[in-house]
Amino acid sequence: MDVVVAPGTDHVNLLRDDEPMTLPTAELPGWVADQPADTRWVWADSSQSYPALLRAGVRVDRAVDLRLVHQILRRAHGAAGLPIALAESSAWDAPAEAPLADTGPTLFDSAVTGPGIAEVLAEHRAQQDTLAAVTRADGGRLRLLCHAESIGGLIAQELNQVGVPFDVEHHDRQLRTLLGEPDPWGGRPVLMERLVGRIRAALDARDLNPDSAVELLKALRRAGLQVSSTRQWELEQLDHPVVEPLLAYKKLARLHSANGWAWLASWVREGRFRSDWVAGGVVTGRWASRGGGALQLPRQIRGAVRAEPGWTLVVADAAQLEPRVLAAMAADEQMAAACQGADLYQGLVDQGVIDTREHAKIAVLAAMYGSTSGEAGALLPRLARAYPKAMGVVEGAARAGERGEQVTTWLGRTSPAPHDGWQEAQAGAQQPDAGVEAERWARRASRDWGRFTRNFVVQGTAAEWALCWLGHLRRALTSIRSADGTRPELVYFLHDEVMVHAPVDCAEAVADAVREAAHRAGALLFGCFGVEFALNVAVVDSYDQAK
DNA sequence: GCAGAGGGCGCC
DNA sequence: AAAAGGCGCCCTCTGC
Repeated sequence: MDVVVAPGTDHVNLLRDDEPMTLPTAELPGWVADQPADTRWVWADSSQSYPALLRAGVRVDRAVDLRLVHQILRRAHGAAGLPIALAESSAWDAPAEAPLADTGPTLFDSAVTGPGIAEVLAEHRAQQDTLAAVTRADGGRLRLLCHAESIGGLIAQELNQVGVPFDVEHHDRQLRTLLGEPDPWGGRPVLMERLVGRIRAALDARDLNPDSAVELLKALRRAGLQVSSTRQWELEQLDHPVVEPLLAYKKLARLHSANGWAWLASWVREGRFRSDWVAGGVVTGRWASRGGGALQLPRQIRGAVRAEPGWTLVVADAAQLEPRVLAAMAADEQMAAACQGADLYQGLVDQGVIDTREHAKIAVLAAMYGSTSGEAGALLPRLARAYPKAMGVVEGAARAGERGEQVTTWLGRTSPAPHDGWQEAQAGAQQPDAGVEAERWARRASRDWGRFTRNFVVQGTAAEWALCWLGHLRRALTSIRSADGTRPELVYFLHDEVMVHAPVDCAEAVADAVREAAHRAGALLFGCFGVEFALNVAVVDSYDQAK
């Protein structure tokens, strides 16, 4: 049964069985907990309404996140002409806001002025009508996408609440070892400062600030080095005494600014690293994160992500997810055969398509990203010959993008249209009086957009697979329980990777659930067309031990 | 003093 | 301009 929820200032408006109800805000969690487990909650935005329930210890199985679904349907409508238009209300088009601060006993911040109950209901009905109509044409793919997206919206909030187990002492020791003791007056840590001294000496530049790309570039040139930037790859080419300390400094400076003591103080509390996950935050459907850099957790610091005593981490990633997804969506039997093993790239070698694993990797990435030059370009014809269907899918998406058309993922997420300036550039280049420069610029923009749409269909469909994987796993975890009654908790999600913090005696059950969920995700999306979605599953004490 | 762009680099 | 898709974050620099 649907229950529609619209938070007000100090109360919550509800519709159950079309019957209106009002509850004081503080009573909502208890009331929600009393409803049947199969209730489908309908609200504007899980990132606004769900955190307070979670703080009160209440989880829900299902909830429609109208804002997330609206974004999908609106774009699909614009591109393909969905049979029923949705309201053009700005309330549903606004990007997801930062979650509300916990203001204590009150459930919703008093400043909330979200859509009212009538507006929420109207939007929900419009979406349901739209999906009902679309389902007759697409067999339910878009409906599945919207459902998965909504579940993702719940999971994002659950991850926000739980956090990643993080060993602060371990991280602090690591920082002191690598960076040196921190400077009490806010200067550079000891070992970093020492490297700065060596850099200055090597370049004979007394006051050089190596954090300034401008200053550094000048100093390098003054020392007679032919460089156009201060990037790592370019510095590596040089033969000069400054290179070693400079590269070492850059490495440490990155660690210090991105994941140093300031980061620790801001993002790690009570032994948990908490970010703000944004489901559907990326055009392709991938998630984003806000604050703390949750999606860029460097390998260097993963040793501090550590299971608590009596617990363990089950870390799983889908091996070469995107090319496998491509094989499945293209129904390319030959490529699917290469997916049989745990290593797709080796599969290409074994089929005699490409000579080495390294070349196979370059070629496959080139096919999905659209690179054409150098080694990659030379290898592509071999792929095209071996896997014409798969290459047809990405090439088709690229050509469509070059023409300015929108493309869609397997489940129907639509790519954005190119900007007005893009269209104008293309039109301008068609004019008889168009200059060579204008033509060149337009051609370049066209190819750039083609690379985007090429990757969109693969990256976006991979995100759909991952979302289904995550949803199945979430469900499976609810029925796993330790002998002492504790439950495994999903703590991390990274595009094609998940981490579950589990009581030690549940580890095997969790690992099985992760594999089963992957299998079901593949079947849900691609039916009986068999592509193996191989997983690497590791049961470890700390994240750095995985892979 | 602040916002935005750009350099640079981390992740997939 | 590292030739290749998607991001976020920190730092510096610039312009208002």
